Amino acid sequence: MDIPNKYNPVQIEDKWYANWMEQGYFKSTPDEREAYSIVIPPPNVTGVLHMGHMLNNTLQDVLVRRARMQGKNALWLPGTDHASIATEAKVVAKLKEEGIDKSELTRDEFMEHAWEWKEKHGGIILEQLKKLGASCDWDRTRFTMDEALYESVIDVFIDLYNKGLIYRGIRMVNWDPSALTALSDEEVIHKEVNSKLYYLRYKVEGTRDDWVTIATTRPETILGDTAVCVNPNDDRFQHLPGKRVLVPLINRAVPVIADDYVDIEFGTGCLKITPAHDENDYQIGFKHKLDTIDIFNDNGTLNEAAQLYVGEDRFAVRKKIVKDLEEAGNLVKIEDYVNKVGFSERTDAVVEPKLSLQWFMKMEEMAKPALKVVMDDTIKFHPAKFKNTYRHWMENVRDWCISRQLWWGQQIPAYYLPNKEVVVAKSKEEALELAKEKFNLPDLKLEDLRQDEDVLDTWFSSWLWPISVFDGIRNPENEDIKYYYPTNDLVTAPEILFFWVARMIMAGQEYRGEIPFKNVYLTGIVRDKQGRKMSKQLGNSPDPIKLIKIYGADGVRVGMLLTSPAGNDLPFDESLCEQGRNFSNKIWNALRLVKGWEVDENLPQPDYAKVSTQWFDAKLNAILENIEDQFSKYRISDALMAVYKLIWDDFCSWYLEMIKPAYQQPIDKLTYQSTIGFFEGLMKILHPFMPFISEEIWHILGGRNENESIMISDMPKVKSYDTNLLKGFEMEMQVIMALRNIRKEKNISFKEKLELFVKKNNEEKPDHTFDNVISKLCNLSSIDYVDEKVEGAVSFLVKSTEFYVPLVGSIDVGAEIKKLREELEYTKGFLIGVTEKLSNDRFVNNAPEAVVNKEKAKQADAESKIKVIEEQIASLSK
RNA sequence: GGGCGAUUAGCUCAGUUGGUUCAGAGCACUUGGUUUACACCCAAGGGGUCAUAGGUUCGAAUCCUAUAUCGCCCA
Repeated sequence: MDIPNKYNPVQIEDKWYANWMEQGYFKSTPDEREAYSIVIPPPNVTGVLHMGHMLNNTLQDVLVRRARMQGKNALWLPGTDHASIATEAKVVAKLKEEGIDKSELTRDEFMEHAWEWKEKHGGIILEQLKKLGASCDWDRTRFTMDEALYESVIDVFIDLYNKGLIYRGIRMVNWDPSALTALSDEEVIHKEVNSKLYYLRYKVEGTRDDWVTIATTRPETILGDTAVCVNPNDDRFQHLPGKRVLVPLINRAVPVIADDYVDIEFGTGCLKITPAHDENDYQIGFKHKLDTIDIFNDNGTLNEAAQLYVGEDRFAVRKKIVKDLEEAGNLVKIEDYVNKVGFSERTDAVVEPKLSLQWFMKMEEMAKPALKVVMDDTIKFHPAKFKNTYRHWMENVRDWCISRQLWWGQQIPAYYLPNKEVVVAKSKEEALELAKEKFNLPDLKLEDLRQDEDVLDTWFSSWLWPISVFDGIRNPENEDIKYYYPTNDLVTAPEILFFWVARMIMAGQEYRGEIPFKNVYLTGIVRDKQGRKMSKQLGNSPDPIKLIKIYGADGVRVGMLLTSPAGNDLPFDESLCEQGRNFSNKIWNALRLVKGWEVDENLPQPDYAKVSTQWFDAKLNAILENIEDQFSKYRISDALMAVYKLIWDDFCSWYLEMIKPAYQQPIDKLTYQSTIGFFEGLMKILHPFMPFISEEIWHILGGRNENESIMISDMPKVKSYDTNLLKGFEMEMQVIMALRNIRKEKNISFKEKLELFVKKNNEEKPDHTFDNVISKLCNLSSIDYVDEKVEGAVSFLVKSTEFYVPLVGSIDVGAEIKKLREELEYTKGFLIGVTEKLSNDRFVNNAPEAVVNKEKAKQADAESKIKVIEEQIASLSK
């Protein structure tokens, strides 16, 4: 056989992926079989493959390939989302390079550029997934801005608005004064910075020299103050609430209010309240019905409402105002202070909390049924611990801000009328008709309507994903949605449990009256060795494509899966992929061995081979049963580990050694066929984890042609198996290992044959089942069952059976006795423990009978073993 | 500050309803090895007071209570 002794994955992987695509194995259309579907968590269209995707998508591929081999009609539907903020940022940056400013473009012109960018650069990630072996139905690739999905989003917005679930409201957003857009919380990076705490005093109105001192890190915002607040339990300030104080420099009188939000210990115990520029202040202002004065322009300069420093930048003003306050006698002191400040992820500008009019969606009513289906396990979370987090969030759910001040996305279908009223409709024409009717404005014209400039949050597309990819919003009765929905499994990260998973459940219940998936597998975060999250900024993420080149996709898949139980972070180390590659090579070499055998059709099957095949058949089924159990619990890495050990330890290290013919000797046909059968079965079991090498080997083993594929073959099912055979061999393994140890200790070459004598005790009968196997593996010349101890031999015990190996050289009687004494000591100690337990009445009376019986058996075993050891010592000491 | 979760071998993790498949796996480590499938390998071996302190129980890694440390979410 001309099989190289190192497995080389690159060519083989490309070959098979192309073949699978050509044969259309990934495709799925509804038929009479049971459906199994997964929708991909759509990666950001600007994204490139990182280790997190590798983990996530490997898991999905394992699940979908397994389902396919189980005879289900399996669909893994791929796609990307439009990622409005990230994509718009990329397009703006690209335009800037070309000397075009976004503000010079109309919306339509900008969108043209954006689409062009998307067609050219978007979705690289999907191509990369192919290298990983992802068995997605690429013909069904979806994008959240595709016509069908776009329209679904708009339809849903209109529907929810008409149901009264969408409204406009004021809310504090993270404003990026440099990019002139609101940011989501995820796009704000909080950093510790060295700043100053300014102590400022406000004069109490109507007094000559009564002052109230507050502490602030942002003195420029005093111009927007509308109150000062103290804690009602603060003895120092009992006289203040109800009075008014004067904001320095502008002398605006504002009330002093009391609220236990104020931390008595912090600063001076007096807090200035600036509702327009701080989230907490806004809450307090809302509660106490305070005025709201917004002093900033969108670009971070001060506006007329500030009265002073109008048109100047907020940071310039901070310097100036401190000086002016000092001159006016309002500055008490300045302290150094470290606090956390939010920065824009993209522009690094200091984020400004800003009140703005946004669109919101009511969450409370929708959250209730969505919580229920998770708590009662209609939807199962793996691991289940995330149910707690989920519940906490759903019970404290806040309304969802769905508008974004961007162009790339679905433009909100809301139209404003000259009378400041708003109508929501699918088109401007429909909006006009609606407005005419609703507000009795027969003369209203199209030009009078102005559509909302903003687009919808990308999550407002993603939450419909499991439905909209099948066009189930627009055509709720179509064949695809009826067949594939609800999907089976969702594989995603816990960070987006709320942003995405919870909302998909809500959407499913609202628009299908049904959950969107049955199981949610939550992966961990891939970290580097130092435990840091892998990120582009840190540059600590290896390039997955490079890894695939080095270790093979199969190797990387194994590396990703081996140490990543659900919900646990994965500290990634390249050595994990190396382990995966080594495993590939191990399997490859097993193939070389088996294919290297010459088969002699006339040779009868030797006894050792017969029992070996019986044993492995039992083992294979026992492990297969275990693997199915692991899968049923979504313990994918445990399932893989079981396969890994089945192949490496049981098949390669034990079975192949057991049946291997002597050097340059042929093998009998029966054993060969069984072995090929086992090997093929193993490749099928392995296939979901390592699709490429399993396909290649399966083809070589069976001499199959390119029109066949393991990926559409049947997954082996568990058959009944002989547990006694497995138990028996467990014992024999100990005998084999003991014999290997003797060779090692006594420096006896493997080529030298040994004799073995076995003395059964306690009237046990000899079991010859594995005699021939032991003889072969340990190179024994004979195995004899005897009734008497054997003189001049090394001995060992397995349970209470004695084994003797006569040696030509002299036996070190002293060392033998020492070894036996140690074992005797240990066994006696063990016996004492068991006996004490059994003489404790409370144990005997309270413990279940089975437990007591076990202890009794232990006692009997130990006693007989002690007897055997004592006899051996006695006979050696003669 | 509020909530949730964790802490088991050098590392990453299993350990179900408390009871010999209860202290386990893989990797790493140590020792030995050209046993012609594989050194990307083979064989053997060492290694843990189950975070700490109490408690419940005949019996605790497992249940309870504190403490410590870490992580995540929310403010």
